[in-house]
Amino acid sequence: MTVRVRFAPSPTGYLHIGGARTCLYNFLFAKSQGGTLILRVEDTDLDRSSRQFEQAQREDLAWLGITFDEGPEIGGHVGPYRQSERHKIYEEVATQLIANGHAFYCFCREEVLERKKAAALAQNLNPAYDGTCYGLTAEEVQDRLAKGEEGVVRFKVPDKSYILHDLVRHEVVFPAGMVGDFVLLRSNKMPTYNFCCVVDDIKMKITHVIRGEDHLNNTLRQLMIYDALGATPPQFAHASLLIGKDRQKLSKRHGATSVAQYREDGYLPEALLNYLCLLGWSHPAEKDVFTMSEIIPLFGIDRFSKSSPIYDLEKLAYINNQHMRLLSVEELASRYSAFTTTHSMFLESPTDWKHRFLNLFKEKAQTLKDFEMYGTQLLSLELESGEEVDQILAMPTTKSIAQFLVDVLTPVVATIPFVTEAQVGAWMDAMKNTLGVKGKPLFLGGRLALTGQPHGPDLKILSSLTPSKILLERAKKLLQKLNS
RNA sequence: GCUCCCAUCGUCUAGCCCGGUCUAGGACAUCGCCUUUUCACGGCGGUAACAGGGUUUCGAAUCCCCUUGGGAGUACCA
Repeated sequence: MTVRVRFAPSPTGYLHIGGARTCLYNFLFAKSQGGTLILRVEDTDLDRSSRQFEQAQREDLAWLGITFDEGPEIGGHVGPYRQSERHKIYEEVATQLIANGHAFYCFCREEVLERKKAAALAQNLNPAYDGTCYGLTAEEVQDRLAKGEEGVVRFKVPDKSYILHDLVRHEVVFPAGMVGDFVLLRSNKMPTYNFCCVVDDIKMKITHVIRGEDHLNNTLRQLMIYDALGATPPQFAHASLLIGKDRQKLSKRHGATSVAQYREDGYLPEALLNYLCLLGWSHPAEKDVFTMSEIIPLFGIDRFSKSSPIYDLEKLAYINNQHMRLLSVEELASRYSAFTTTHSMFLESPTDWKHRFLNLFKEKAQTLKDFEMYGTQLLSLELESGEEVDQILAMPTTKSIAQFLVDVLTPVVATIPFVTEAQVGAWMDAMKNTLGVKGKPLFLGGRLALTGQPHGPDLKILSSLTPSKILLERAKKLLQKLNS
């Protein structure tokens, strides 16, 4: 039997980091088994769902590099893949369930139900539907419906216990009496989650359901429906849930939770995937930087962890940096070009400059956005302040270094937009010889004069990437400061 | 309240199923040293955990029970 799994998001918001992780696990499982991955849009909540969100989520998924074999816009032989377009199917199944006594029409008013529930809770009893509408005949139902009365279809919960054989949790026993008769079809004829989920998983021939632990309890209801329908349930795997630093459900309070935000912040999709994958699954060789294609043959549900990881992205920056280094400089240049809109110097520079710039900073940059910061620094005329700068300022040789650099740069800026590494090297040598400066005072003074900063990457390369005009300005500025 | 799930360094985790090889391993973060005429990268090293109690056993991080703590569900949301 070929594996068929699905990712079933609700288009009620942007793609959430938790959803992306669930989707990734389904993707990896499908790929590792040579199976099929289906995208199913769960848009039965008409008020909260929108096509805009559906579209946005699909774009985020595409950015991540997760591809589907079947879905809306892709097609497939068990469609349609939007639940709102499948309501006929659900109605048919509901009718069938009513016919064989597994479901019934209910006309109880919401406020009456609320009151009964509150009363049960007050007595520490489990609130369950009390069976008021059990006795309604088919004629009575037709009659009330014809008169325009609003009714729902409820599932008649059997009084027995169920056992779930979960791939992650192993044997989970749900005792009888855990839930009351729940709604299958709302008064607007739209199905509820547990109902359409089961119907679709059967009709779409899903073999494995990999989802968050928040659905563990729902599985009981779903098991009951499979039972009533005489269908064999798929294999279930309930992965741990991502939680925030305060151990609460992940929300906006914990920082960026949408995939789109990470894209904007300059994270690489492969790094995000890598990090997300590690939150709840472990590499058999304990490797922690890897690509998805590399782990597909190793992926398995048996390495899922049961406990909920705290989503705290300490490690994401590290992984992102590692993935940026893994990229060829050509590839990095193309990614960064697509990313930045503000770093015009980069976009307008020749390829050679781009590559040298990226190579110089990629060891340190944690996100693509960091390159923008380095780009800004490259053109900054500001002289940094601080203790270390003061120390360099206090060196008696710094002034002559600044003077030397001003003298040597002034005649060339008009004709040479960028100096070479060799030129900078030659000037340093010249200063050593003519000024008699050497060692730390020379290098520190030179760095401050040329970059305005006490620290930074290789001075010669850095200088060769900086417009010579800027270099001169900085040297002049330092000289002025020392003269005043 | 009731039901279900979970519990190893600050964080992600390995080990747990098939008790001894665990004075509990790795990674991130952190600290120190080396390297680098700066910073970073890199290398080396350090600090740091089996929630508590009890059972079984010659022996428990590993099996069982209880307690505690956390999470989820208890909707005409998904």
